[in-house]
Amino acid sequence: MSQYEKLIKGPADREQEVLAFWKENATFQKSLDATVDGPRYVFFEGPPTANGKPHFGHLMPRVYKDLFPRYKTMQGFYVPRKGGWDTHGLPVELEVEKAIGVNSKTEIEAYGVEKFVKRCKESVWKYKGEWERMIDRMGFWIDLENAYVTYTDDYIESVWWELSKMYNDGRLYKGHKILPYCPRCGTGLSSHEVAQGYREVKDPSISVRMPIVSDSEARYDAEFSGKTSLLAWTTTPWTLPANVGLAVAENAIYVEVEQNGERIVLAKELLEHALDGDYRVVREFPGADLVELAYEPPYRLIDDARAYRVHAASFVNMEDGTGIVHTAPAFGEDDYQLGLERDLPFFQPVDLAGRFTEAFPMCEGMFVKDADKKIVDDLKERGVLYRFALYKHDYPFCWRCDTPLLYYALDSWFVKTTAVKDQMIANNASINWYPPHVGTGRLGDFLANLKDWALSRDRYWGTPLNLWICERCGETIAVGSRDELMERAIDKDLARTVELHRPYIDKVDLACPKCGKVMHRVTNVIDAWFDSGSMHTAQWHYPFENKEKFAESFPADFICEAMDQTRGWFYTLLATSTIIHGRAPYRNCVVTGLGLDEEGIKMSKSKGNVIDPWELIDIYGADALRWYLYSSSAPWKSKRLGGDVVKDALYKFLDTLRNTYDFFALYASIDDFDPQRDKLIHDDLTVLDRWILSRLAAATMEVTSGLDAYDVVSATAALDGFLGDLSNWYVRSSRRRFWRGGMGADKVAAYATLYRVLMELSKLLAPFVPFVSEAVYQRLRTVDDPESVHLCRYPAASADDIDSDLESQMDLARRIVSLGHQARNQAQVRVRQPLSRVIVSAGDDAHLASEVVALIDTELNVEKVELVADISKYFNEIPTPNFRTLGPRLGPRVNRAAEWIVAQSAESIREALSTGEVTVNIDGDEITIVADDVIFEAQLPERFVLVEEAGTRLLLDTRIDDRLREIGWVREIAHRIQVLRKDAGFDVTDRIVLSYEADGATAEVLVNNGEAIASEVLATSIEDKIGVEQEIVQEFDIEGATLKVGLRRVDATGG
RNA sequence: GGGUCUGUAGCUCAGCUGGUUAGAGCGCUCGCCUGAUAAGCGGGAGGUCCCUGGUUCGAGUCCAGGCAGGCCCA
Repeated sequence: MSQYEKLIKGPADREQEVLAFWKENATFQKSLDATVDGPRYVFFEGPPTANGKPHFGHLMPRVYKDLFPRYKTMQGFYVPRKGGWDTHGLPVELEVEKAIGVNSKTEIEAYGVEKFVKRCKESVWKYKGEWERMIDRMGFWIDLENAYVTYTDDYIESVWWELSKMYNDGRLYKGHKILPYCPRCGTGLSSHEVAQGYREVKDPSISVRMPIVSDSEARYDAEFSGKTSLLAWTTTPWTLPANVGLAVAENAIYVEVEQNGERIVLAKELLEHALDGDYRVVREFPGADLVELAYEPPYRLIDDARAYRVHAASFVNMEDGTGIVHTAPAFGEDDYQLGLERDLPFFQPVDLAGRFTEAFPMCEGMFVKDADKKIVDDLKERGVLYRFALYKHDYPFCWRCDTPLLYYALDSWFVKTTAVKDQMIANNASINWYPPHVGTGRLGDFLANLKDWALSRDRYWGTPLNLWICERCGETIAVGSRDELMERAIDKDLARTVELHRPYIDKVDLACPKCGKVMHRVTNVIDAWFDSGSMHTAQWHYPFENKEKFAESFPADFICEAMDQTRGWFYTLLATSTIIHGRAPYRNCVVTGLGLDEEGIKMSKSKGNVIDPWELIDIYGADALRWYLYSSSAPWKSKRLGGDVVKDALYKFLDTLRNTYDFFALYASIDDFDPQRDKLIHDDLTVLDRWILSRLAAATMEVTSGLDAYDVVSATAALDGFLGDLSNWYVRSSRRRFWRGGMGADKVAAYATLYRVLMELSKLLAPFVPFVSEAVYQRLRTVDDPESVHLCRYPAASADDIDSDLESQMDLARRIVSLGHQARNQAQVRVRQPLSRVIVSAGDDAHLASEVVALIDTELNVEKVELVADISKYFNEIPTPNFRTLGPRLGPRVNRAAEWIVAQSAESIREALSTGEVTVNIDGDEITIVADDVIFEAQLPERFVLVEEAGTRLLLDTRIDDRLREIGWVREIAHRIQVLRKDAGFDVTDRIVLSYEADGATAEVLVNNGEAIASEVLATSIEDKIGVEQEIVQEFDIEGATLKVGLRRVDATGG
């Protein structure tokens, strides 16, 4: 009786059982072993950092990272999934700084770099256990035992190989640029790092008077009768002490205005924008006239003839400010360039920690951003400040420590990505992006405006930059392997064993091949993005090992990460691969969107609305969470996360699956169905069987074509629709077949069909919801089937397996049933009451096989379904004017039009309107009538109901004669007895003795239909008297007649 | 300011190359069924398809310009 075990209702418990099964049977490994000779499908793992807990942001790409490899594996592809861990970089150092309570590089040095680096190495595994637990529980299959780790010497060696290749090709160079710089971390950031940290802030926007002190050399001769000032503008007051010049647009018109007794010079275009209150324009002149004019800066901190003069510059725009731009070459790319061009003094009053030096005594030791207020107050006090405002703009902050970045002139090593710009653009075009606009838009724009990659970092925990420079002759060597290191090192033993990290590697000196002197390594480490961006090569320790593995595994067929990786991993992979291998490192890239909370607000730590994934997994299960993410919308759309949406996925989809399976399990166990004996025989199949098998084939095609196009939503929609058809129509309409006694051919056909459908469905679902599909499969499979659903071949189907004529017949049948129910509702005739006939018209091509008609009969409980070409002959239609449309258009003439309409026959007016409209001449008046102006009122015969939908019209005859009434009563009585059986707690298979006492009409029905009722309620005999030995007795009122019924079970042993 | 995506029912979303009366699920509501029962089914209400123009016989769909929101970037 319990051959087919029902599914465990709690999803969490059910999934634990499956996890244990996978573990015990090493199912993941078997899935790899089984496909090892198959074609490759290459997946690259974007490595997470385990020094933070896994959260929803990590889950969203990971569900797709699991889906496609599972799918491809089931299609026979070999899909090894090498895990990876990103381990270097600033975030790690910051964690350690926090842990040991230090806050600057000096403090780290004091603490000891070696100790510090050791702590970093430990720290990167802090949440490894959490990650593994999450990955395991979600059913993500990935090989973490052989994961690549970016800090290992092997990994570093591969990265060195790449870097030395770049250096030797002239693609690694030392530059001096203004870089976004984090004063707290003490290192410059590259553009994709800066991209991580933009935030909207309010900063001061000030304009400042810079009085003209002399007109020497400039064409402009200021009148010194009053005070005349240049009005300069800046949004960074703290850079004012470093001011060494002003910039104007040569060709723009500037004006001198008088206001409140003072004279102010600024761009004409910006007058209204920049000045408060009334003013009078004194004169106009071109910007060129101002060039070389000397002025008094807010802080005269240096003594240099080149300082404090006006210059022409192309970057001055007229969109904001005053047209006179404050220039400080130490802070800002434009300023720096102008400084170079005009030989301006380079004045840097700020140290590397972002604090003012003694060069600006007023704020010495103060962090520059904090000094803004003090400087503004000072300017105000001295009357230098013209206007102060706060304005909102996006400003970059350090992506990890959240310190505002400063633009700062720094030395740095760069990767010359601009040299391969065109190639990168071409390689990018070879990638299929999902969605496409990430490739063409977001990444495409970035590539179009490509800057060289600022690679070096003045930090400790990272891949050391493998450049050694001779202390005497400046010869530079990029060491490309440990062998080369040993060969060139002065201390070869040290070079053989040294860990390739700071501070150890810093002790390795080389002998200069040119002059024989000592070469020291530069002190930098590299941007950790270069590490993860090199995984295509370094994960294999290529080219030192695994040459075949690399060849087989490059490029990737598929990668998937969140949108924020566009200028992160997606870019760095592309950049390194283009330079090293000349081609794109991945073919298909699925991009996922943001995780929002239940209110649709972006999840972030600072807002405190981060949802703990475990809360949802523990309650609803991994399948529900996965299904929600797959089915709710395209991967790249942001997703609201919370209990309700996941619960929906569970109830809507997974519970339907469970119920459908449990239905099968209930009856298959009763009948001892054996799939190996009770095979599917095509000739025995009913129309329903053939229909659901056709639907299965169609769904299979939709799912595979969806997944092949990386269109997950279409695939889930197809599965959802199919499961609905299975449960709501196939199972429901087939129930009677399962209730019959014995195991006739039809019953076997029903079991065999449902069995096959459930088996195939479990396979179709396996990549999406691996747990429940495994649970269903395990309960269904025979000893001859693979031991796990994940070791099965993914179903395939072709158009030949689809019977589209049958499917459209069934569509029509379901529409008729739906309309029939609607008609019954209107007429208030319940389904248990049989009706004589229903008449349907549904277009010229509509046809229904008799078997399909029989389904409608049963479902609608009507005796005859008539499909007719023209339904209107069953009733009269009367054309009626639609005053709502006619009235406003015709006004008083409406009545004449109405008279005309009413006078027409339905046929003639239909005919006249068939072309769209008709113009009629009524008493000399031309009136146009359109279809909307006429409503056809059906004149239905008594007790007929007409309903229609989408071209299908249905007429239900609700007349009930004595014969129909009697059949209705039989069903009613049988129904009451069934309920009674249930109330009495009888088992569905129990046989009973039925006793009754009735009068009048009910008695007659029982006498005439005793056998029919008996067989329906499993009664072996009927007694027209209720004895004492009843297990349950009840009296009913059926349409005014009384019926008393008693039931008792036939003793199972006694027969 | 630039790029990009989104805007369709109370909510979450479908609507393919423009084509009858704009759909689904959930929710709401009314009802059915009672041998899937801590299940199943149906009916109904609910929409200026963000706005304004344009192209077209016909626009949710195409074009232009706005508006609002998200993300990315300056």
